[in-house]
Amino acid sequence: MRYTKTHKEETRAKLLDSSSAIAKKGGFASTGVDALMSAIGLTGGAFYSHFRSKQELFEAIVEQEMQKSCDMLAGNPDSPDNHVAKCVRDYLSSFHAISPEVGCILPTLGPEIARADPEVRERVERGLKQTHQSWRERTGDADAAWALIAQLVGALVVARAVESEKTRKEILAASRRFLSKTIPSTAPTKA
Amino acid sequence: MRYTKTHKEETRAKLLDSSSAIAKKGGFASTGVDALMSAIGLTGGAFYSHFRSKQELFEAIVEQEMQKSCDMLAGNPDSPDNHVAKCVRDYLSSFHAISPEVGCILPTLGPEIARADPEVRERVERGLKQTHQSWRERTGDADAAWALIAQLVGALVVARAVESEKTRKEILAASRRFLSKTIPSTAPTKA
DNA sequence: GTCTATATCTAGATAGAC
DNA sequence: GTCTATCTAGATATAGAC
Repeated sequence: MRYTKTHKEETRAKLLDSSSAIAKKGGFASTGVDALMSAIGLTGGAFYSHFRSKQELFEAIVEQEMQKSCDMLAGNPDSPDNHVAKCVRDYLSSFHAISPEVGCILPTLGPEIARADPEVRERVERGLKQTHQSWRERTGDADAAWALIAQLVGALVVARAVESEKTRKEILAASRRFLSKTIPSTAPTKA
Repeated sequence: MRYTKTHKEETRAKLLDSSSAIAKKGGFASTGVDALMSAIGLTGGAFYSHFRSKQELFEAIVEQEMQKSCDMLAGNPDSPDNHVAKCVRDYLSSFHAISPEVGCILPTLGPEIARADPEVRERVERGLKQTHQSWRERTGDADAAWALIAQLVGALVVARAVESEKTRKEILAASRRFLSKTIPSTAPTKA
């Protein structure tokens, strides 16, 4: 064979990672297949050896991103007590705000997900429920757990929609302080 | 003249309103000029008698939407004490969640605004600061005012990204209860 | 599996008739 | 101001050579 056994899955993985980043930065609908492929050094025609359509790639991106983000946010039973606080600090950081390509999928592709097929939204719902369940236990408050998720996503959407760095930082900082005050388990610790 | 004096501005206003709704529902980049024009009974070519480019229409949409939403949310000195509470109730309603075409621009076009020109984001920043200033005075807490804005936008983005109506309502209700508890001036009143 | 070439369609924008 | 026709560019997707 002209290609090794693992070549296809390696290429697919590279395409998935690269496309996720590009879509989170510039939007999914507004980026063409040619651009996604040339980003990994291939031409447009080869795309269809990996995905039957661009839509199928979108589903794969959402699947992978939700998997990654929600596993990270939900943590596991061994995660320390300040797990939620660390998530909040990282999520509401200036770095996250100016680096959509390596960040959470919801603040950048949320609206495109809202317009997507039910299966896509079901995958998102599952991931959100996983995170909610974990944070509900860690914060001891089911309402606060949902509000915390909304706060993180909303603060990022708003922070990215303003022009000045000053205002952006102000929004993120205000959001962090508000959460520290209202949901004790989100407050920074020394560790 | 073949057209009345006010014809042009009436057409422009109709185009702006119609396009706002279509863009908030289906995204701006993913909707063509022809579709926007045929929605008001005209053909694509006539578009350029009103805007020099599609980009210019986007700027006009953001301008109009921020004007409208922020005036409504900020209120005025005559607005009642429960003004913020009413805003929260309406914003976090199921109706708003399932009706993006008549709702706030930020949860649906926020990411497209984040990728737009600085002038667009400056307009958004001005509107957000207007609302923040008003809510800062009404809630008595500058951090809470920013967090409230983020909470509203985020709850809508998240609620729209899930598939089941049950989860959507749960997210909105949790957000409302959390705000009532943590920012007293957002709590429902009898009036 | 990837390439080039191509088919088909739609996009944003312009030109000229009415 | 609006229409039809058209230009140019880009999109998704397919076909066949290597």
